[in-house]
Amino acid sequence: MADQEGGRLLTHTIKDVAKLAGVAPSTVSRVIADSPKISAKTKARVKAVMAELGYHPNVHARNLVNKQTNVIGVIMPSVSYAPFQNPFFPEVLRGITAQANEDKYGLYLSTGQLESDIIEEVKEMVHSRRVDGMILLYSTTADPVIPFLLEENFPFVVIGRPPEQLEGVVSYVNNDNVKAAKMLTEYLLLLKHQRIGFIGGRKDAYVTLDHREGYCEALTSAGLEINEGDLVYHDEVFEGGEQAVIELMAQVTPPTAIIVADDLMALGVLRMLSSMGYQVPKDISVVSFNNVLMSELASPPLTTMDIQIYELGFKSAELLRKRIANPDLPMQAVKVGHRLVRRETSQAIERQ
Amino acid sequence: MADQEGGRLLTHTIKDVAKLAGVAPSTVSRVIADSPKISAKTKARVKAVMAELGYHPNVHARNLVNKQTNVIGVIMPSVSYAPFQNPFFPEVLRGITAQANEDKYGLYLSTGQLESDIIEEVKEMVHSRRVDGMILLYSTTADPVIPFLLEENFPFVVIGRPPEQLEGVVSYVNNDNVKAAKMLTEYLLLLKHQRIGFIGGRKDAYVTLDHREGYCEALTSAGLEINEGDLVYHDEVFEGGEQAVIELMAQVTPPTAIIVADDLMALGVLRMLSSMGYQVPKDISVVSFNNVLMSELASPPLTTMDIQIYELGFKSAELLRKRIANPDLPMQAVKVGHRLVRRETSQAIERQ
DNA sequence: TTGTATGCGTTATCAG
DNA sequence: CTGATAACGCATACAA
Repeated sequence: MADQEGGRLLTHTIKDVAKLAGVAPSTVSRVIADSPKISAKTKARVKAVMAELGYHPNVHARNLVNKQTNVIGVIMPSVSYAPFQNPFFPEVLRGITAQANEDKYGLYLSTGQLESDIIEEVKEMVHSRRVDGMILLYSTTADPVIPFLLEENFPFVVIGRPPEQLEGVVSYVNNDNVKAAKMLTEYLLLLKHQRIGFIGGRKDAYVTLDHREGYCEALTSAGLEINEGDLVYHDEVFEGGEQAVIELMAQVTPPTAIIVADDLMALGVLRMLSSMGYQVPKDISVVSFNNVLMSELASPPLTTMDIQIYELGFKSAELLRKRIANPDLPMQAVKVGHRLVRRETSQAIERQ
Repeated sequence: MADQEGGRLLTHTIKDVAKLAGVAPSTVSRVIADSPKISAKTKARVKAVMAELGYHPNVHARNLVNKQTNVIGVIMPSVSYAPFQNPFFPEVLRGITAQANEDKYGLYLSTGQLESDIIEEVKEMVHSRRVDGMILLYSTTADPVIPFLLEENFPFVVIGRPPEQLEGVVSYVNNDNVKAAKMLTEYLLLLKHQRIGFIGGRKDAYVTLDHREGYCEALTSAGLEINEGDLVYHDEVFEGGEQAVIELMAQVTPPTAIIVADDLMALGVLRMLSSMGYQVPKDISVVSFNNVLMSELASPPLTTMDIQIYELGFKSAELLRKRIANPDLPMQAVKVGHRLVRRETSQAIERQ
């Protein structure tokens, strides 16, 4: 009955409890599962012993026989996305955490630094049955993860959207990024801006493609033509914004407004513009996406498109839970709304 | 040999591999462990079969017999700390992730929202042997988690510092927050500031207590007396900064400089000051701690104390790994350096 | 160098 | 209502 060895506490097993309570191990197991076929009396006795021993079931033994873990995997994008610099990720994690906690689900975080690490990690998670399902925190065009998970018929949800050819097969939670970008563009158009710059993120991210599409739609509908020089793309979150400004403003007639993929990037834009002597919003308007806390704290505070990041996380966990419970459920797509948060970086054009 | 059932892929076991390779299961197991007593020939053959089948060992079976998981638990502070709003946490997670990835360790994230949830979650993690060790991302005075882990003799590392009475028993990674705060105060003193406000975070957090101590030390050494009205504390990250300014500046003779617990809070301070018509740094200097990315993007960019958050995370994971490998190791404390990053929110006092 | 047998802590099936 | 007992998938001591 030694329960310490080398100072290391040995956990009790179901057998210890059984012995002490004078019942069979299977009975203890039933008590844990709160089986209705156990008399209240034995239940009470066993529970008392469990408490006395500080007994907790070993998760690995349990997972082994149950073939499920009650853990969901969260796949972060590779570091090249700067996932830990951009407040998007903490916020989406917050939503996932909240829902997971409600469902008594645990969270297993991917640690892969490179793109190549990530697919390997995902494979390991799936094959070794480490998690019951996953949430992908990104969506890009050439990503190998989605096809793999599909082939394995493993429950997963992507935040963002899957490639067109997989539309209707992959469950996801997303904003209508096309519409959001269109709205943002139209807003600037209504402020009489005619030349609008567009700073996108990674070219292989679907958000970027969708933003671009919305931007173009709005311009076309307004009878304006798209000036290729007005569209630039940058990977790096903050520095990218700074670089982009140079490219945009170096044109013979520079834009009077800029749409930026991300709030953080917009801060870079603001800073570079200010260093060039431009005043925002007097000389040039700047609007962006995401509405993270920081956008309110910027100076001037950013006009930005709120995309309900927390909801994105919360709903994805919710959707995943459903799919784990019923893996043969048809694909589902959840839309999360957006809304323009007007602050102080946008204004109507003044000069004629 | 059906490997699909209800559309759900069944993972292969060590036996499948054994059969297909024409060896015993134990041999396969040895190949996985890369045992030296297996001939290169069989090793190759078995490995080929593993690859062909896409075999990965079932982690639960393995954890069950090995009594270890290769997973470390990361305990976030309760939401009242706004862990997901403050860039400190993503950054420390980045460090942990990098080191964990190197060591082939997985990360299990706590999801508890309330303080009371958290201790329960920790107990479950320990008793059910879900993780091999943990990292606590916070340290407060009345926290029940540390005593519990100590009693269980469970490997853990805290980022921050343990209570005094547990000093020498608990391993931790921390900055010298007293010194850092003292240095920051002395810097302002050298800039001829005589009245320095202090905005601390949660009163039960050791960082706050240490900051306060350093602040007082510096003032006392300079022969100045401590004006209780100059010290205020706030929990909420951003709004707290705004509130604090009111309290500080409402004094008959307000301070000419302010030390703020956190960059994010400092943004709130800047904003409130600006709305009151104060110019930073001309009218009042503002300095803070952490040097998160955002502090550079603020306007004006913040003078702040860099505390190497990434290192804090990285080293804690490193230390934990050691302690897991050798649980009887005497307690260790790792210090991480700090350095003042001078930007544009601090300047010498002008008027006499 | 490889195979056989047993146990890790649970759950579930079958008797009783 | 409760008790044996056989899996779950792997690792290891012991044989060969």
